[in-house]
Amino acid sequence: MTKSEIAGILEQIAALLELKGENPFKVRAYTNAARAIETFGGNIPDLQDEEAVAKIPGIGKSIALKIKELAATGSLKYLEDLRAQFPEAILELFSIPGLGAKKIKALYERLRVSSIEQLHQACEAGRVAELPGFGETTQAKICKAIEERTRHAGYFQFGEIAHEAEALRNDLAGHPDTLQVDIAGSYRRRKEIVHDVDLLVATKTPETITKFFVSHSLVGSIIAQGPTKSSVRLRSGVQCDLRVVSTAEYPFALAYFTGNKEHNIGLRSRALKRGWTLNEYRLAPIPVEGRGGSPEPPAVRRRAGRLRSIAPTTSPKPKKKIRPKKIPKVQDEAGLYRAVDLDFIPPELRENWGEFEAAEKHALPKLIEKENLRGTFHCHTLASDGHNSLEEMAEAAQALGLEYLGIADHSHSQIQAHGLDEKKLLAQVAVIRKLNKKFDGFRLFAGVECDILRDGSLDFPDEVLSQLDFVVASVHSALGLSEADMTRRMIRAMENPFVTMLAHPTGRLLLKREPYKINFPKILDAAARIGTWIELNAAPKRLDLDWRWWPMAKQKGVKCVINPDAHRTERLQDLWFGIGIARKGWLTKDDVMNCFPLEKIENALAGKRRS
DNA sequence: GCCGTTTTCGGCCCGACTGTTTTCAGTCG
Repeated sequence: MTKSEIAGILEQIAALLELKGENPFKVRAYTNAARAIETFGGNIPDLQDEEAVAKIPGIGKSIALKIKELAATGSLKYLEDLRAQFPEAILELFSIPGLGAKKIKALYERLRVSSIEQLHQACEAGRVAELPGFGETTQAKICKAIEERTRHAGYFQFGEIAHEAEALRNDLAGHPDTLQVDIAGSYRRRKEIVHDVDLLVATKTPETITKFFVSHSLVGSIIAQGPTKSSVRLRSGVQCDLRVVSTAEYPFALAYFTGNKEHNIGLRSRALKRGWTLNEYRLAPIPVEGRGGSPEPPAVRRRAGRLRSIAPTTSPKPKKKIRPKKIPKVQDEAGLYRAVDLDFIPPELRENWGEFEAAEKHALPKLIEKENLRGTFHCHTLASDGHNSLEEMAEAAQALGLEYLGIADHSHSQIQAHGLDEKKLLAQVAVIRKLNKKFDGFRLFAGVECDILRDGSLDFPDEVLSQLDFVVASVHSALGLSEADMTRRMIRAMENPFVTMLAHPTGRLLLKREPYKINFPKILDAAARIGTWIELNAAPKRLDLDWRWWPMAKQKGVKCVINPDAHRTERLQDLWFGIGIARKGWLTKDDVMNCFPLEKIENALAGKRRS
């Protein structure tokens, strides 16, 4: 059972507990545990070792025992008992915006609604509006949300929405009343999948900016509009939120709307330890309780009352006061991190994935930048399923400032992609050698994207592969092998001395196809032993290898190569997406082979074959 | 259910917006 499967089960438990009306903090504990296990960077060698699992922050003894049961038996009695209390499909109702546990519970208990289909029927019959706490507007919104849901799932590949997001940013930046603007949220963190676009603007005239935003030509409908926050659905289906703040508030808001939830909690708790509270507007001293004779919050009063009734002679133990440190002036995000004694944490790393510990010890890596890339590999041409010629691809690469480009058309098994046979491949090599004589300070490398066959052998014999400058090996067929067979297959391919790099190593297609079943740590061990480079495929539908694996790859000494897998000249620009993911994976320019300048990469390619 | 510079009990991030109700609960991020 994988970490993400376990996380999914913990989330189900949280949702069911919420439906039951359990203690909200217990619900949160399961949600937190799900996040904790999913994002835990380290190896969990044995999920049945409950003591080791309970050491993961956010997972305690009780949940560790449940994980142990899951790992050992594949099922969990606690979950089965919970599930038995509700109909099977009820959890899908959580995917309707505007519906949370309370409303779902009411729908189920009052109307016996337990699926999206039933909910749609109830809305159309007008029964939802009659429930207490619901109304005509809510009913219409639910109905609309269900219809929208069938059009798009609400999640988008980063590359799908980048163009619109940047267009909105640029248009807001061009408004005379805009003082500062950024795209925050998961977009700024360069998550491979985004749910919405979060825009942040600093201005003195919030109303003007909000009006300008909600009436933008890309906007399809307005979801919410208030003085500082508005939400719209773009015509493409993406939800887009705008927050408007003052210049003084901007750095706090930018940090707040960029970090993921756990990162933000981490930042706030660091502020609390210094005697301050942190929100999206400012750092402020923790308010003093009972100031000016004002009463304590009701919850506190109730607890104090109970305590007194048990032990009338003793007053409640006073909280230990933190002497607040002087609050430094914060003018930008770096200033905010400095205030809580951290180095500046780049947006891509704000996932609560070890960045606090590193920033505290001044041990954050200097992340790779777009400008560090000197060339790239794995591009297609008209010879197989690309749309541009060798010359056009070379020209486009030079226009981007690259010093080299590796051509890797498909091998002959890829019939649907017009894979090259031996003769066509060697003819292409000859053309490339000839073209190279014309270039000054630029080189095309002759390669192939060679299919890894079912048994791990390659689609061309060694005598053909040996005539190339590099070989990209990849799996395109027999995707359903068992984990052991797929792992063995890929390692066998990597062991071929002419294979330079392993392309799109998990084969995932974002939002469409899961990764192959594969033991990735074993692949990384093999790559480190053999010296195979692992591709970070920058095509937005892949972004494979996933960023979550790169810290482990790096630790094992595996080298990365960022490739666009471009099938036309424009797609060379996808390298930009690859850089975002590499940064998210904590990689520096020293970890990425195609940051080598031309001469050094020539040596590296030759050296790989000699080894 | 988790956690501990508030340390084995008591707190757990917090503010914006909506809709329904008329002062606030629910949802979201």
